Amino acid sequence: MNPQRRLRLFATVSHRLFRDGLLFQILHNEDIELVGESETGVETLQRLAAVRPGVLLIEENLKDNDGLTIAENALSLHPALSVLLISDTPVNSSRMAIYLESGIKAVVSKQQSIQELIKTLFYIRSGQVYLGNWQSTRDRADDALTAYQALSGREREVARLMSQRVAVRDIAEELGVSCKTVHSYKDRIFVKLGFERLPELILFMQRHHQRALP
Amino acid sequence: MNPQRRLRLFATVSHRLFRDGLLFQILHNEDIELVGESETGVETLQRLAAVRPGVLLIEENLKDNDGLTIAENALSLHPALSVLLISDTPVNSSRMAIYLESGIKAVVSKQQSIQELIKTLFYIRSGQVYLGNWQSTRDRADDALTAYQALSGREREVARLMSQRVAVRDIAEELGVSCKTVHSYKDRIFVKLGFERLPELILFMQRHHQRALP
DNA sequence: CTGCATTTGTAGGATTTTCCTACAAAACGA
DNA sequence: TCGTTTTGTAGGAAAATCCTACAAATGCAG
Repeated sequence: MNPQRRLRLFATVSHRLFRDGLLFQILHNEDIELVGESETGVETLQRLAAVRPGVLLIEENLKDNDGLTIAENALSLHPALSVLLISDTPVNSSRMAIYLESGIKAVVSKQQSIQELIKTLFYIRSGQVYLGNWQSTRDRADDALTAYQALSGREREVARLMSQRVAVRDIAEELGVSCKTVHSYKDRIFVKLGFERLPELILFMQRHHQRALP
Repeated sequence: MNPQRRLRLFATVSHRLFRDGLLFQILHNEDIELVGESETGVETLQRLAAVRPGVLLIEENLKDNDGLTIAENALSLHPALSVLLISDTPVNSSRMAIYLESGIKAVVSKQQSIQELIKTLFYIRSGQVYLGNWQSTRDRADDALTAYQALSGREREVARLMSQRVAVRDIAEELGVSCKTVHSYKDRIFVKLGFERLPELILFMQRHHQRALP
C-alpha cells in the first residue's frame, strides 16, 4: 500500500478506556492512519472538515446524540465519507436496511471481534457497502473451533505452550527441536489463525480451552 | 515475578469488542494470567469457584445485573478476591465510600486510560485498597503535556517520526545518526512515557498534536 | 490405487528489534 | 563551582521477524 492509500480514520467512541483498546489494536495496522478521535457527536461534526477522514468509525449510542444522526449529518457535509457504525446489538436485516438507507457503509456489533471490525474498515474504505458477518455467536464459536482444528499436532503443542508464555527457547528444548523450528510453527499458527501478537493467541486458546471442557 | 505470583485475572465486560481490546492490552503484561472471562454477572458467579482468580475486573453495568451486586455476591463466596469495578462515570468520594463498603478494592472509570487500569490491577492484587487517580480529565491532559515536555529535542523529533511510522533506518538517515542511536531514543521515549508499543505512542502524539493546535 | 498437490516437520539466512551497557559533553542544582 | 542528571551517541548479545527451502507424509482426483 502506498502512503496515499492509507486509510484515514476518525474514531468516535464514548469511553476512553474502550476507545483506546480499540485504537491500540487498529493502529497496529500500518495502513491505517488515525486523523482524529472524539467522544461526542457534536465534536465529531465540528472536526471532520479539518481532518478529512476517509472512514468514520462511530458508536451508535453517544452521550450527546445518536450516532446514526451524526453519521447522516456528516454524510450530508462529506458525501465521500465511509461510515462504519458500531451498534450495541447484532443487526438484523430490517435494521440494516435502515442503516443503508442513511448512507452508512457497514455496521458491526459490539459482540463481534476487533479483527472483524478492522476487516470491515478495509472493505468499506473505497466506498463499498459491506454486509458481512451476521453470523450468530454460536457460529463464530464454531469458526474458532474449526480454526483450532486446522492446526497440526505440532502446531497445537506450540500454540499451547506459547499461550502459557513459555519462552521460545524452552519450547524448543521441550520439543527437542531448534528455536528456528519453533519460530516457524509460530509463524504458521499466526498465519492460520490470522493473528499478529501473542495476546490474541492467549485469548483464543483460553476461549478454546473453556469451550473444550464442558 | 515468579510464576506463583502471577496475577490471576477474571474479566467480566459486556461487549466482546471492548473486552477484547482491553484484554489484548492487559495480556501484553507477562505477570497477568487470564483465568476466565464472561459477559454476564450470573455466568461470572458460576465460574469463579472453578477458576479461582485473584482479581475480578468487572463492569458496573452488565446486561443481566448490577456489577456491584455481583461483586458483593462474589466477595461473600470468595473473601480473598480483589475486585476492580469499571464505572461508567468518574467516581466521587461519596460513591467511592459506598463501593469500599461493599469490599471492592478499587474503581476505575471508563474515562481513564488502560494503563491506569492495569496499574490499579497490580495495586489491588494483594488485597490492598486503592483510591487513586481521581483527577479530572483536564489534569490528565496536563499530565500528558508534561510527559511530552519531559522529552528532549532529539527525542521529540524521533517520537514525531516514529508516530508517523517512519522506519528506524529512515529516521537514522534523516537525523544523520546510526540506527542504534535511534533505537536508544526510542527506548528512552518509551521509558519516559511508560509505553511499550508503537500504537500507544501514535495515539499519544495524535492527542498531543490535537491539543497543541488551538 | 497411483501420481500430483498440499500440508507438516524441520531449519537456515538476512534483517530488525529488544535489552542492556557505556560514555563524553552539556545542563542543572545546591 | 562541583557533583549529579540528562542528552546525544553508539556497541554487543540475544531474540524476533520475515523469507525461503526442502524432504517426508498425507490427501485427493482420476
